[in-house]
Amino acid sequence: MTEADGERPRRRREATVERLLDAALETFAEQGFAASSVEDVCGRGGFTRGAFYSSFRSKDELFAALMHREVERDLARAADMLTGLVDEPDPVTAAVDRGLALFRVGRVWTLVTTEYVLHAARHPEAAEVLRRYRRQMQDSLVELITPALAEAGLHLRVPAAELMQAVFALHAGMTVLSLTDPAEADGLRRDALLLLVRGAVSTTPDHPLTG
Amino acid sequence: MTEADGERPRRRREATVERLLDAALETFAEQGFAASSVEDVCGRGGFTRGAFYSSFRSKDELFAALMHREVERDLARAADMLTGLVDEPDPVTAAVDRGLALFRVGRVWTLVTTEYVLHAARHPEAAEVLRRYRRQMQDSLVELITPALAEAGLHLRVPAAELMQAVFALHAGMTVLSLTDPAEADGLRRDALLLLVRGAVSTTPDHPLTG
DNA sequence: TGTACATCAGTGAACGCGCGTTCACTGATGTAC
DNA sequence: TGTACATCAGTGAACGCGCGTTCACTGATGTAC
Repeated sequence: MTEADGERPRRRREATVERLLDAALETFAEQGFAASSVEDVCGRGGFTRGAFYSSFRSKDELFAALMHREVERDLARAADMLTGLVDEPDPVTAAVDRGLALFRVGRVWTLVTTEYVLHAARHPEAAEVLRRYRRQMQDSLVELITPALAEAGLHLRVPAAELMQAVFALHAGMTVLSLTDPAEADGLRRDALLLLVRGAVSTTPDHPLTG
Repeated sequence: MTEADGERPRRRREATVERLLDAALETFAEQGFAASSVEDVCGRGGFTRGAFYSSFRSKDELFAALMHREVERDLARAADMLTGLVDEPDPVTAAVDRGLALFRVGRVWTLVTTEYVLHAARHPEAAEVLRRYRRQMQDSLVELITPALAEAGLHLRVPAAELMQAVFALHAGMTVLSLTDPAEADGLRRDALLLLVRGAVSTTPDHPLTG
């Protein structure tokens, strides 16, 4: 046992995996998971199929690895967003806007997650990744809005966790909507979330929550 | 030109098409569109592949025909639901409950529509079916809630159409959620919709809207 | 009612293609002395 | 610094399979007289 203790330098491996995951993300978004061949992904990444099978056991495993990476990134972003809620004239609206910024709304990500939801509906082990993602995002949202409400002297008619489940669901619905009707989804996003939050606070303050 | 004017009796054709569509619905739900072979669908319906190709030009056309049939059925149900809103002690809650009953929440339908959304995201001509469905369902919801609000002496902060877009999106989100976390989705469905509607009405009446 | 013919729904074998996966290999990178 | 060897990342040909689609056909149903 020398210094690195069995951990021989993996050199390019990690970079290759990253490039393959990047390529998979774009390819799956463009063509869908089932319609994307392993060769499509490898070609986009600049590899042959052999390279792929020396890093992944199967196409399914690639999808799992991709989602794992993206979900971790998103959760890290969510954790960052919680720091330092400055005093705002309207802390609730400010919290909602920060919550909005938390959600990824790009078409690529929307397509790939939606596909993964369908995949997870048929592969129970995959569903766990999504449940973890949701739970943690919802927790972040709770931590975002709770102090904002306190500061504004408001309280909720329902547990904050339940409201944030609803917020998450509403956002998910608008995301799916955006795939076939982006104009309607864009016009709705902020106002709909504000309506929902407003419906949950027990005293309506005087400042307008909607534009 | 005899009496039927070129319209020779189509006899079993229609019945065959119906059976193939029934089989497609179940097969697509179980395995997904891409993973369902034409033979899987035909086998379930009790036909060979040749029968399929004498009624449909391609697998894509089958999907389109299936969605067309299902959407028409759903819209007809929605139209039926509008008749006779009896006087209720709480007309708003009653309207929300009728709206809830309007939505199909079964797993089979959820899987197939979600798949079709992804399909439509990549095949623009397919997206039109979904937009029409949404528009008409939303219109039905507007017609459902507008008299209920009037009767209760309430009015909305936002156009009813916008609120119903949000209701539809929220429902869609909970539907997608139900694929990987049915328990959470079931617990949320009614309460979340009521929160959203409550957030949109400008005067909060005395009777409780949530259980 | 009976016969001859036309139409139609559905059969099932065949085609060609592209896919996921495997594997024997090569050239580059790192290690030992 | 130089040589001999080991390890590793990535190559690319090959395999076998299942798919979507086509097509020549058959048997059942309907029509004409």
